[in-house]
Amino acid sequence: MPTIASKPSGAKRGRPGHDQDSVLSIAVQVFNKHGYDATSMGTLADNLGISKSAIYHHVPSKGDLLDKALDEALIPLEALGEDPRATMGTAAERLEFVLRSTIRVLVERQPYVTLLLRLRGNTEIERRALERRRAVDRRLADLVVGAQQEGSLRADIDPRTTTRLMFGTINSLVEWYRPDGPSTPQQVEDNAIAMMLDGLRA
Amino acid sequence: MPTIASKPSGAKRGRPGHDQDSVLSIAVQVFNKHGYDATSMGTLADNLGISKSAIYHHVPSKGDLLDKALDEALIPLEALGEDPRATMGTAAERLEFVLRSTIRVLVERQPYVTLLLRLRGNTEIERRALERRRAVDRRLADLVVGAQQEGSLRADIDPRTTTRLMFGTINSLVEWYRPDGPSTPQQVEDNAIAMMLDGLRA
DNA sequence: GTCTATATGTTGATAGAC
DNA sequence: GTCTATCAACATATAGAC
Repeated sequence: MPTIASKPSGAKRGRPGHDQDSVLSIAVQVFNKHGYDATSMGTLADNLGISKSAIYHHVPSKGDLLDKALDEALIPLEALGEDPRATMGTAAERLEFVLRSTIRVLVERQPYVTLLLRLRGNTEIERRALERRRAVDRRLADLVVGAQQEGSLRADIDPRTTTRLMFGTINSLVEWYRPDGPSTPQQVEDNAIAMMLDGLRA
Repeated sequence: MPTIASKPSGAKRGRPGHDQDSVLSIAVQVFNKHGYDATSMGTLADNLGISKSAIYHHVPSKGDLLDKALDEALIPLEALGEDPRATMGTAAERLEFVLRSTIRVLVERQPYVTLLLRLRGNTEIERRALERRRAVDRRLADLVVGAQQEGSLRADIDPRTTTRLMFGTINSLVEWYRPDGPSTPQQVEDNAIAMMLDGLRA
């Protein structure tokens, strides 16, 4: 099995020479490749190029690694609610702003958000993260309802379904968007918004 | 932890009295709740109301259980390609037919398709299933390209992105649609198609 | 069709040397 | 910052009785 090659950010001399950030960033890649539960500290060690026990010099536990990774996704998502543009103007304007900035966070922090979106809530750490995610989701759901009541969004689809469809479309970005692919983040953002609001029909 | 209560289809007398189908159907629910890798034969046994070893009376291995479950999703998906309506008429007509019938399969066989869509390709069984899934996906991707060349779909979004956005929207249904919820399958199908083709804007 | 007991490997994590 | 050696817990799966 090929491992994830990547020089640690602060590489010095000897061999790997990892620090906490390089461990975290590689760990998240490996978690996403095989799934968090299917990734053992052994395979993670192989991908880091160090031994299992050396990981514990940088991080106290596998769960803590997950916890730190999820923060990398949740903190920027939670910050979107603080932006004044999310609370001013018509519901339609606020909604489009939040949709676009959510997409931008998903794309910029893709590996971390991927991990978040695949959680099943098996441990206390996962359940805490899922609760924070639900809080973020609720804000967006309220904006959709607002835009629909305001008359900016079609009313022949019920608000819950509208919200779910938008979430589904946006969240699926993490499953296929690659920063090194042919599309720029701006193009993906525009294309997703274009389909959701105006449709694909010519 | 609450277990998944469900009487086996052919319940007779004593206690559980499972057959292969009831084991499979409950197993898939548990797999989806905790993730396949995170589900041990022990937790599965608890949910079935029998002991670990009793499972092996019905099924030769955990991997075989997964294999049978994935067939339940893949066979109907593969069958869509055989339908004459998928190969006749304009590309736009064929595309809408395949989109709608794909949605219907996702909704009807939701637990099995959910399992399929979450695979990471960790074992040979998973990789074989993913290859079959990719073959199904390629057919739909070709239809999108056809419809775009034909002029039925807008040309300002590149075909790969168009395809991905549609897959993302459709596939996300398994994450939130519940047959016992407020929406009928027909409504979900119509709403998803409405957003993708005509957009949510009023 | 189910059970108890058990074989055999893998897991996350620790101890202590270099 | 890394290693080897080790551990208890838990994994999948089997043997054989009822």
